[in-house]
Amino acid sequence: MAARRSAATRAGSAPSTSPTASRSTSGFLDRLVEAGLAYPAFETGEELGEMRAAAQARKETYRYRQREDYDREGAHAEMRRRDASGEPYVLRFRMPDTPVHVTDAVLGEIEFDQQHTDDFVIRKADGFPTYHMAVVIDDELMGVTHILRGQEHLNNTPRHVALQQHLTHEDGTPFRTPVYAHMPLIFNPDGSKMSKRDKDKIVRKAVQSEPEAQARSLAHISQTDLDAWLADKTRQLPPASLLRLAAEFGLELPEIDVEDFRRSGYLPEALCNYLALLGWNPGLKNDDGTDLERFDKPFLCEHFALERIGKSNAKFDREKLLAFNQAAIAALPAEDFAAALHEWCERYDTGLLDALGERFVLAASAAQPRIKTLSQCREPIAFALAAAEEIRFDDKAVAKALHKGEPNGLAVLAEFRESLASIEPFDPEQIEAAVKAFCESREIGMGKLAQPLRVAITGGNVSPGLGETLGLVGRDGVLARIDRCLRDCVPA
RNA sequence: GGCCCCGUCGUCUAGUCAGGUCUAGGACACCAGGUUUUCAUCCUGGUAACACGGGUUCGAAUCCCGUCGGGGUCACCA
Repeated sequence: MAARRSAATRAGSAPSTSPTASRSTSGFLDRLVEAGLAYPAFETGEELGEMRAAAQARKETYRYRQREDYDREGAHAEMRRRDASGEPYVLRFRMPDTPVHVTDAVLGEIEFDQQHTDDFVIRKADGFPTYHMAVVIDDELMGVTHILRGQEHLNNTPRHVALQQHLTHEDGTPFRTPVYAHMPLIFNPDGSKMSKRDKDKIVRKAVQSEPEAQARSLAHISQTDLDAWLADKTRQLPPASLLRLAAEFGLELPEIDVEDFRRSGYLPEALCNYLALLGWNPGLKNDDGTDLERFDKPFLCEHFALERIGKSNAKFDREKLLAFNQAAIAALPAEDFAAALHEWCERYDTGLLDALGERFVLAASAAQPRIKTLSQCREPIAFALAAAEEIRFDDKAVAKALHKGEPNGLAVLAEFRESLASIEPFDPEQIEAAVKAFCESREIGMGKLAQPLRVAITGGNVSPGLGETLGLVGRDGVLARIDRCLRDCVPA
């Protein structure tokens, strides 16, 4: 997600993420070499390292440049010799000696002095084109018209533009330069760049800090893979392995990938809305004068425009995302919410489905207004998932709801118990009605009955609506819990 | 360090291009009240920002310069 590269194509074909132009680049390369815009270079990695170190020692920034006395004839002869013998060498692009101008839809006009970008490699010793070469050719061949990517790529753009200005097709047609739009980066709350590697980073650190553990229970990962992953911080473990390792070490991983947010119970519309607002806004007001920031995908499609993308980096605010998600959950029609929750459970918590059985829809309606993410769905109905004997009565709640006041909570409970039998059917609506009727007939406030009931059913003084609370437990369950409460919660 | 980008409440931002209507608006979070059978929701109110210094101007959050701060990037990786 941190690397938001996407591309719009003229032909409507799929954007490329891993350029596959390797086989078809040779013609482009040849024309560049013939024109002297690319040239073979024979330094070894070691030699380059030394040159770099030497520049460093002189406190200069190292840049590879074609030598003043570059012997083209000799170099080409050497190139042909190596081609014949199979010895490796690289091809470099000669950066033009005029500044490169980049027009960015977000940042505006930017001038890059060619002095600061070197003659970069476009074909590696292994014969494959580098990323820079491959994307430019790939995008051109696919008819890409817009390139939206993270600002981290801004410094690559002069290379790409320079390449576009010098590359030609077989028939001599020049390359086009697509519209570039560099988007602000997304940061973690601590200010570090939000990265797909963040999760690996956390787990790697934990594994490294506990050497004994490395040999312990990591059987699901081969030693070779583990060592490689431990040694290379750009390497990522498969998601399943990572999740398992995190669990073994008791680590909480941040949500990074879309799948992470799905697992955590965020609704697609909420994530999409929040993300769209990070670095962009429609610039419109609601009727009450507040900024318009809650919107759906059709709205986004209609109003999104490159011009209103911000330039500065943004921190990813989970609190606000949570608020958006809570609102999105609350806004769903009950049936839709139940369906969404059911789907989530099928994927991540089938145990809850089994435990709830036919009570699922009722549980969903009880949870809907009280949760911020689908993954919190067990919390508000936890009492209904426990057996009557497992309910632990909270001392404070018991004292407040059952022992204090007049009439005494226990007495009200005992009395209400007798009217349970007549509630028919035993559903939220009838339960609520019965509770109301009971209170009116005794001329007591709703709280006088509601709170003792809550304590009896859940052990505490917080629960969903009474109808839902009692309904979830069922008539027999309610009777059992009231009896247990009446027996166990008498004042000392 | 070189180069590039950025700098409005704690966070995301409106306002900046076309200087006055900005004693700087909204959202999230936070605090205080209120509604409600608890919780959640909902309603009302509140705390809180133009990084700093010069300049231009009758007037600057808005234009210019400098400083400071943050970030990105400097590979035969993508």
